Amino acid sequence: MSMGNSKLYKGSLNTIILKLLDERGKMYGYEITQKVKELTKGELNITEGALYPALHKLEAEGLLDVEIAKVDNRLRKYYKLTEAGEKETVNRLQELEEFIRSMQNLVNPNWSIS
Amino acid sequence: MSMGNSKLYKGSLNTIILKLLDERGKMYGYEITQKVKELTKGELNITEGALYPALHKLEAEGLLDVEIAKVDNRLRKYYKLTEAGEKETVNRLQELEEFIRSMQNLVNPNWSIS
DNA sequence: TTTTATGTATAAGAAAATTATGTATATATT
DNA sequence: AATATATACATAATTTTCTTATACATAAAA
Repeated sequence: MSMGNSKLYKGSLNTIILKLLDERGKMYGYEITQKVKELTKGELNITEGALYPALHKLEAEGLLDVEIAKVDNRLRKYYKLTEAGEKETVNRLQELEEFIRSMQNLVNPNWSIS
Repeated sequence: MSMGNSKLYKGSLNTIILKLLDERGKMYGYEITQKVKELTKGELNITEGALYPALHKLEAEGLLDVEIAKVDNRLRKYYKLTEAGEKETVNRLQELEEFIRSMQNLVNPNWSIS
């Protein structure tokens, strides 16, 4: 299965991360897992084994910047979008939205989006 | 990343196949690829390398039955849902719909579904 | 005092796709 | 007539992305 140019339906985690960072400025890993759980009412649980490698990869690709902080003696790594990251977020979000619409059309053509 | 009980967002191909067969009674592999392409306006292209193994697996799981036909001297394998397949389709579709709603909430909370 | 929550990280394995082939016939194009 | 494209199925090799398990460490709650 493929979507236009991308392995999107698989890599939606990356897009979710980018979208949240775009919305909220900066977040740390654990915060992202909790926010996603909250926004999806527990439906979607990001595992650490998926999250941290994804963050590291996005950073290596130059889409994220890191900033280390110490809060209550515990380590936090705040991530935020770079300029390249902001541009890429627009593209990936668009692709993800198209994917979602396609899935809707397949699964339930009666749904309408407004 | 996980969704409730399932590896769904990954396995959406299986659900798409089940849904189409549920709707249309019986279909053969190539027909499925073309139908999905049509329904998604070219957005979603199922590759043979993904499709045929998926069909074989669904058959092995007892969710599909096969019927071989020869049309214009060319082979066709028509697949249709078994009884177990029909039951399973209901569950998987429900899970996929929930997944789509969650993704919508994440990506675009302003969308409403009716 | 032990469990739960917070916080990051990585290695091993599984799942599901892509890409690249292979076989074969029918139809359309040059 | 020759070649390319569409139809039709299939599988092996590889890649991507996830889950599961483990590891370390501090704070708060039971």
